[in-house]
Amino acid sequence: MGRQPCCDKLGVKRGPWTAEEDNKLINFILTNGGHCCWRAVPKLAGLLRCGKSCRLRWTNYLRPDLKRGLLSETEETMVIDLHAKLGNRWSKIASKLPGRTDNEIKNHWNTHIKKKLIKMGIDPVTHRPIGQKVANPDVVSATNSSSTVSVESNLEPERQANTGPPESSTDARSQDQLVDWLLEDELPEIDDSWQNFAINSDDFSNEWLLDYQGIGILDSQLDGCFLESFSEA
DNA sequence: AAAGCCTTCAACCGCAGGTTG
DNA sequence: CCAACCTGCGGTTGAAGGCTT
Repeated sequence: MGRQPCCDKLGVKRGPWTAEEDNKLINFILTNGGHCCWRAVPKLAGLLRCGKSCRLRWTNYLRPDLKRGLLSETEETMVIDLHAKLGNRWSKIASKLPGRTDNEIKNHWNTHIKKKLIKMGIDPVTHRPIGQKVANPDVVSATNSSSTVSVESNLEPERQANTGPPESSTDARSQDQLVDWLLEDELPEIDDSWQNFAINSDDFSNEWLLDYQGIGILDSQLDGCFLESFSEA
């Protein structure tokens, strides 16, 4: 593709992860109660990968607190609403959807939601009816949630009529304050059972979690390490 | 049946921002 | 204060599987 590899080119494996590599990474993180620094992980775990690749694999796929499968209708609606307010700040959006990663949401947005909105005659960038001009497109996402065509606009009339964002300003700090203000806002609960989710060996009913057993991870390890590492989150 | 096109999503990249010495 | 290092983020790519012709 013409791009330079991010890490030491020689001896670093790229591409899809094998079950064996997953196993090594999981085992390392389990036995160490988390990761120390990602750059050291591949070496210590015996992986021929760069730290970045390990971090990505862990956060986007192997983390035990991940929800798998397609986004529910409710989650989708939340994503649309949050996107109208935050724009492409996928990590911020993901932080409001427990068990979902920014990558997952970004992919879902690009492959499903975008098309859905276009079909509905809504511009996925401005969240306005397609063709409608925007005075200042740069600030649309973060500032005009009350005038965007929110798919769930009927869910939040009170919120929109609320006290309003902090003093508007163009500097970065104020933008961050705005984002914080938006994120502080109460959002509809998605799924009570998930909200109350706690890592516990009894909860390992999902197929992918069962796979851990298939690659040699013991329940006792899960109990000890995951509880310690993730319940505190 | 098979070739070509389309869709999906895991994984990669470069950059920005935060942390540390 | 500054440079080096590390992590997280968002955009992009490409392999694989599904679909259409």
